[in-house]
Amino acid sequence: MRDTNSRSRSPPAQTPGPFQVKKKGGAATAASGCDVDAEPGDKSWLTGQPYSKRFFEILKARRRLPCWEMRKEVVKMVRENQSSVLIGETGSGKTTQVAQFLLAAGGDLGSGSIAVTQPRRVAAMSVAARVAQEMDVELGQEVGYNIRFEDVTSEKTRIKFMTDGMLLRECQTDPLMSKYSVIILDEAHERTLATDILFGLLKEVLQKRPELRCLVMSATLEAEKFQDYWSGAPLLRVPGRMFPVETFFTLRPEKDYVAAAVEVCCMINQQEPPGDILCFLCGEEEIETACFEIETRAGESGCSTMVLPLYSSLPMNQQRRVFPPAPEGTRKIIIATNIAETSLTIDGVVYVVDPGLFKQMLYNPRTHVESLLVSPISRASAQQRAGRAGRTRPGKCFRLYTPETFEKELPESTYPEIIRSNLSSVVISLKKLGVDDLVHFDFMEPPSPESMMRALEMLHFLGAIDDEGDLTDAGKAMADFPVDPHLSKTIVAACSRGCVSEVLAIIAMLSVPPPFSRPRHAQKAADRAHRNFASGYGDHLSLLTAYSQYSNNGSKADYCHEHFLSERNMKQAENVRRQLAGIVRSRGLEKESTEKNGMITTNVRKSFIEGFFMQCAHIDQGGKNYMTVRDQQMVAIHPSSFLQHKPEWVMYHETVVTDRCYMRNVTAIPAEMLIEVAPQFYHPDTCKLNEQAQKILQRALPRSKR
DNA sequence: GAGCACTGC
Repeated sequence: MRDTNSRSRSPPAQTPGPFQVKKKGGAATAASGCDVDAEPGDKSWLTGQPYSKRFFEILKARRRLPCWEMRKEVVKMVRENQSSVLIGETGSGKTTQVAQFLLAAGGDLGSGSIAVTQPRRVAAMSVAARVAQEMDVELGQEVGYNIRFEDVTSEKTRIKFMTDGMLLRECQTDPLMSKYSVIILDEAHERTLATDILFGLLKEVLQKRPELRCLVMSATLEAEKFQDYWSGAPLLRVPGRMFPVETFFTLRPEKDYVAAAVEVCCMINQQEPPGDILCFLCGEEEIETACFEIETRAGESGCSTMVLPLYSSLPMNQQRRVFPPAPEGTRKIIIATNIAETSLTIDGVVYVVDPGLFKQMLYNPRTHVESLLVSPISRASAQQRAGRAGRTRPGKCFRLYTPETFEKELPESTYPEIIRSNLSSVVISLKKLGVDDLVHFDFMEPPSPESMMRALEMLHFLGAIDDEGDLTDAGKAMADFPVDPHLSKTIVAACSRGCVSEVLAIIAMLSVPPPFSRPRHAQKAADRAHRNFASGYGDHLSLLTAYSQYSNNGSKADYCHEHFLSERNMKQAENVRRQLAGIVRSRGLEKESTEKNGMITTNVRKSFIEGFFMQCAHIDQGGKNYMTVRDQQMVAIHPSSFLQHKPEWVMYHETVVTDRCYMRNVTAIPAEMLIEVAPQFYHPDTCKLNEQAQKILQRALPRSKR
C-alpha cells in the first residue's frame, strides 16, 4: 500500500548545517548500526543497560504493528528529504514507533532531540509513558513530555512528546528550534491553530537549517493538500489495523436527531447481539435527556443496560465510569459529545450511532460575534466516528442521515480552526516571533483578509502595535502572556496601576471553565452559596473574592464542596495564576501594590477598562437593554451575573448568543472612569458613539478629571 | 432569570 511520491526532490546535501546540535550521551552511535530491533542478551544501544524481560514482551507486539515493516522506508524518506508526509490510519502504530525508528537510525536524525507534537495534553503524556516503556527507560529521562504546567524531561531527553501549543511557545525563545534534529507534527489532519502556525514557521526554519527534518503525520484524508503545501514532499502510507465496520444510512433525513438517536439506541439494545453502544450527541443537556429516555425505555423492555453520559464538564470520576467493561450480560450505552471522537477511546464499542452533528465555535469578523452552533460534521469525522465501532471486533455504524447528505452536505474535512477564529492572539504571537509580513506568511489555509484586518485593528486599539504595524513595548510584554490580548493588556495595565496580584487572580478565573458549579439537583443551594462571593461592582470583583477565599482556605477540597466551587477548575485557576505571576516577576513588570491605600477596586476596574474598553455597553433609553459600543448590538446582562442592578455603563468579558445575546461576566463602570481611562474612545468631544451614549458621557464629563 | 462543543499556551 505504499506510494512514495514521484515528485520527491533530490536529497539535500548531507553536510551538517550551522545549527547542528552536539551529540548527547548514548551508548551507541549510528556507526555501530543501532536499530530498534534487539535479541535477548542485547544491551540497550541508548543506555548501555541490559534490556528487561518486559522489553522483549513489548517488542513482540511492536513487531506486529503495520508500521514496523516499513521502518526502513520511513527512516530513508526522512533522512533524504527535509520534509515528508506519513499517512497512517488508526492502529498503524505511527505515533509510538516513528520517533523511535528515527532516533535509532542515528546520524543527523539523532544528533539533536526529536520533538513529537500532539494536539492534546493527555495524548502527549500517555504516548510518552508508553514509548518510555517500549524503550526500557524511565519516563522523563531519555523519553519525556512537556505540556503546560508540566515538564517531564531532562538533559538526557532524546524524544520529547509535547502539545503543539507548547512547541509554538518554545519558538518564542528559540525561533530556530535548535534543540531538535527532527520535528514530527502528529495528528496534522486535525488542523489545530497551533499546528497550522507551526507549519508556516517550520517552512521558514527549514530554509535556515538544512539539516533539520520535518515529518507531518496525519490520518488518511487530504494527503494531497499536505503534499502540495510541502512542495511535493514524499509521502508514505502505512495501513491501519481495524476490524470492518458495516455502515447504515437512513432513508430520509431525521427532523429530531435526539429522538432519532434515542430510537436507534433502543432498537440496537433490543435487537442486536451483545456489544456496547456509543452514541454521539452535541451537548450536555441533550445527552442527559437522551440518557434518561433510553434508561426508562430499557427498563420497560427488561434489557439489562448501563446508560452513561460523557462530556468534558462532567466530573472526572463520572467520566471514568465509561471505561470499565459492563458486567456480563449487561450492555453499556455511552452517550457522548465529540470528546469520544478523538480525546477518549473506549474499548468494547461495537455499535456507533452518529447523527452527523457537533457544536462548533464560529467567529464572524464582520460582527465580532463568536457563536456556538450545531453544524454538520465532516466526512473525515464521520469516518473517525464509525471507526470507533471496529477497535476490538467487527462493528456497525448507524448514521442518522442519508447517503445523499453524506456526499453532498458534509464537507470533506473539518474547517481548520485558523479560518474560523479571532486572530488577535495569532497575530501578536507571530509578530513577537519576528513574522512582520503577515500577508505573505505561508499559511496552508490563509485566513480571510477581513479577519486579519480586524485582528490588526484590535491590536492597534490596545496599543500593542503602532501605526506601522510594529509591536510596541507594551505589545512585546503582552505577547509573553499565554492569554488573549484583551487580558494581556489588562495585566500590563495592572502592573502600572499596582493591582497585578488581584487582576491575575481574576484573569485566571476568567480563563478556566466556569469555577462556580451548579449541580442539577442543588441549583438553589448553589446560588445561595455563590451569593457570598457577590461584589456590588459586579462579576470581576466577585471572582476575585471567590478566588481569595478559596486560596486562603486551609482545606481547599472542603471549601469547594461547601461553597459549590468546582475543585478541578479552581485548581486550574491556581495554576494559571501562578504561571502568569511567574511571567510578571521574570519580566520585572510590577510596580508597588496599591492594596493598602484602598484604591484596589478602582484600580482593578481601570486596568480592565484598558483591555476591554471596546467591550462596554450602555443602557438604552427604555432602561431595559444594553447597546454595545463597538457595533450597536442589543444585549442583556446574563442571568448568572452577580450584578443586581442595571448601571448606565457596563464592561463585559464576552457575549454569548442563545435565543438572545447575553453579556457574561459584567462589571459596572462609571462613565467618568471610561472618559478618564480611554478618552480616545469615550471623550464626548471626540468619540463617535451614538446619541444616547454621547448624552450619558456629556453628563458625566464634569465629574471626570478630563 | 438562562445554559457552556472541544482543545491549547
